[in-house]
Amino acid sequence: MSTASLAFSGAGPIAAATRERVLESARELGYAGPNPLGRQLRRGRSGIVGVVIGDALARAFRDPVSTQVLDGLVGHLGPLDLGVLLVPGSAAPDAPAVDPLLESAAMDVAVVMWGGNDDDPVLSTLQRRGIPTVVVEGRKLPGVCVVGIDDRTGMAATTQHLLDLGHTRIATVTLPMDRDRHEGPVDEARLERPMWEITRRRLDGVLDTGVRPVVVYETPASLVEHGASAGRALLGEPDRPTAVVCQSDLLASGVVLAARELGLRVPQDVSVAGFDGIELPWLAPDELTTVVQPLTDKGATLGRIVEELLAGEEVADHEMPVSLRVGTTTGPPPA
Amino acid sequence: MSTASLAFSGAGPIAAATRERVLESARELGYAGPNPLGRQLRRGRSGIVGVVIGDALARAFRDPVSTQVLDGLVGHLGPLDLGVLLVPGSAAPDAPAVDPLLESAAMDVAVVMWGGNDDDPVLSTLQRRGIPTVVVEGRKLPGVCVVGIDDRTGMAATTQHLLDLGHTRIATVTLPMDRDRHEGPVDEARLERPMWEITRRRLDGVLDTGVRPVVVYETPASLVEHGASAGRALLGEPDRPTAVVCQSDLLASGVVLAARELGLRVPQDVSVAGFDGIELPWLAPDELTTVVQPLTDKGATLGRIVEELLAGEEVADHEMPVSLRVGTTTGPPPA
DNA sequence: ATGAAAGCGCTAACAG
DNA sequence: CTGTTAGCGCTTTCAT
Repeated sequence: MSTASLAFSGAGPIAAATRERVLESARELGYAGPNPLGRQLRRGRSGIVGVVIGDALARAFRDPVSTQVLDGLVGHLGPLDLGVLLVPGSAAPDAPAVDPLLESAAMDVAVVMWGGNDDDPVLSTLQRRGIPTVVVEGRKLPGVCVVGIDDRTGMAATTQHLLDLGHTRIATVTLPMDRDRHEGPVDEARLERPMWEITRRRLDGVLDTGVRPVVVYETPASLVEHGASAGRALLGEPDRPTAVVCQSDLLASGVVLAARELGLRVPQDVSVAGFDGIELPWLAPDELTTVVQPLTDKGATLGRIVEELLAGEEVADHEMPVSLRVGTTTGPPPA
Repeated sequence: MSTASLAFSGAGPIAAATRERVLESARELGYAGPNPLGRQLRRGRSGIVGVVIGDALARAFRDPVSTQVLDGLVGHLGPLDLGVLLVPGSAAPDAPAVDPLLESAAMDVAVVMWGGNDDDPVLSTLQRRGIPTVVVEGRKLPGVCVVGIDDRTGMAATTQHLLDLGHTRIATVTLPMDRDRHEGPVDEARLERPMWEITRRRLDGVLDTGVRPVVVYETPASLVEHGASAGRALLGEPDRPTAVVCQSDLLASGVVLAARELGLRVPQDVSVAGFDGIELPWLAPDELTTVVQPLTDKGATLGRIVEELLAGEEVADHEMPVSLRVGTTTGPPPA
């Protein structure tokens, strides 16, 4: 029995002839190799990394920012023979607090994307189950490792770039602030209340430069069409802003499209900047001014951290660098 | 011991008081509920559905066609407490035949997307392991269930629509034909050789109408930028086609962008049609003429089939209907 | 180099 | 209604 095991795993001392004989009879008996379930129980390891997508899957999948990170992660995990299990995060506001999979599925480590807000039930569930967790782009909480980027500095750099060009009427289009996912201009009171970490940080980046946006426009998701709505709302008025800073590239590209639709030239009539540095082939020949973040690297870094957590090592938080990339969508304000 | 199990599962006869007592002591002992590994071995079920993405994950993720189906599937599987494990399909031409995960990961059922070509090592591996399999958009092979759409009729409908408008110089832009992923015009000889099922069927749909395309242009992947390259190549010449039928919406939207770039009006100077029926906010205000396929439904249907396979039932193949949706990108040829 | 045996944690069957 | 027990399939000692 142990011999058979060795024959398949290849590890351990075994005569080549015996090995061949075992594999031969296995083939005859229609035995397809060791049952992973038995192996997992014995080893106490499932070989599975749960990836909690902190948004409706459909939305997350439509966003290259998520999928590129996921791709980098899967690429790093594959060779380690670790699989990625997709776990939906909290979806609708009235849905049960956490997906049943999160309660019951086998996973050695969890990666929580877009998560880690204050009282996140996802994190408390994982903590209760004793599953080591790494959070992407979330708030720093005790007991979990966080991988993020320097949102705030990046956003400040873009805003400063616009200030340097001479803009004074600057609007900003934000990611969702909480699970209510309101759409439209936001008032002062709302800005004081808690909001999702990533949205807060990128907003703070703008404020850090001293700019007070003429409008802060919240969107329900990082999607082109929501950017387009925001653009129509912001740029349809005669006292429109001369520059729009967006918290994501998808939103920014929507704003550019809305501007074109309204007959405004970018950047002569209005400047638009984004955040993320994804490819936007449909804006061609324009290239969006944006803050580039290392998305695939982020996935690989996550992979490395997962590896360390699995080895039982202590892991450090990571803040990855970003850089301003000036494209063709920003320029001096109209005279 | 069994009592504890019952307390957690909730199934079976147990006094509410006992139950409470068990849960209470569990909390004190820091026991976080049954270990899924033990449960899985005992039940002989992992609760995991392997989804093999028959393309580099990065590419598949950038394609709404894959992600919408995946989303529909995850949505259906979630309530059944089944998780989706991402398994990369064969990636680079020189990579090992199949991903190690496919060999060794626990999964009760496999869903193979874009797979099922003649000698697919993915399918033979699954068959050897005895894992029930459903294939999406692949060739009908013995022992596996296939879910697909009526590509051929759909493509014929689009082509006929162009013929009815009076077009005679029609080009077609195709999906990849094999894993070589060539880019450029294809010669007659190539068309005779075997090619990926989906590409073949959509090509046959065009030919069914009697049209002989002036150019058949192969792309390496269904992405906007490849459509744009194709568009530049096809429309840059003075004897350009008056209509371009594309095998996907992403490709078609690239062609539209290329046309605009070249100063051609769509549809006055050139008509463009796609396939899939995804949202293309960046083409606004244009709406692509396309063949709509029920993507989310396809995911749900897959979910239902997975359920049936799990129950050990015989399952039938499914061919889902498609419908032509005429948008603003097709019109009569220029005089 | 090979074979025997224990036990990972669970649940279903059965005895009390 | 509650407690005991066997065994899912594997791998890893430990003898041989």
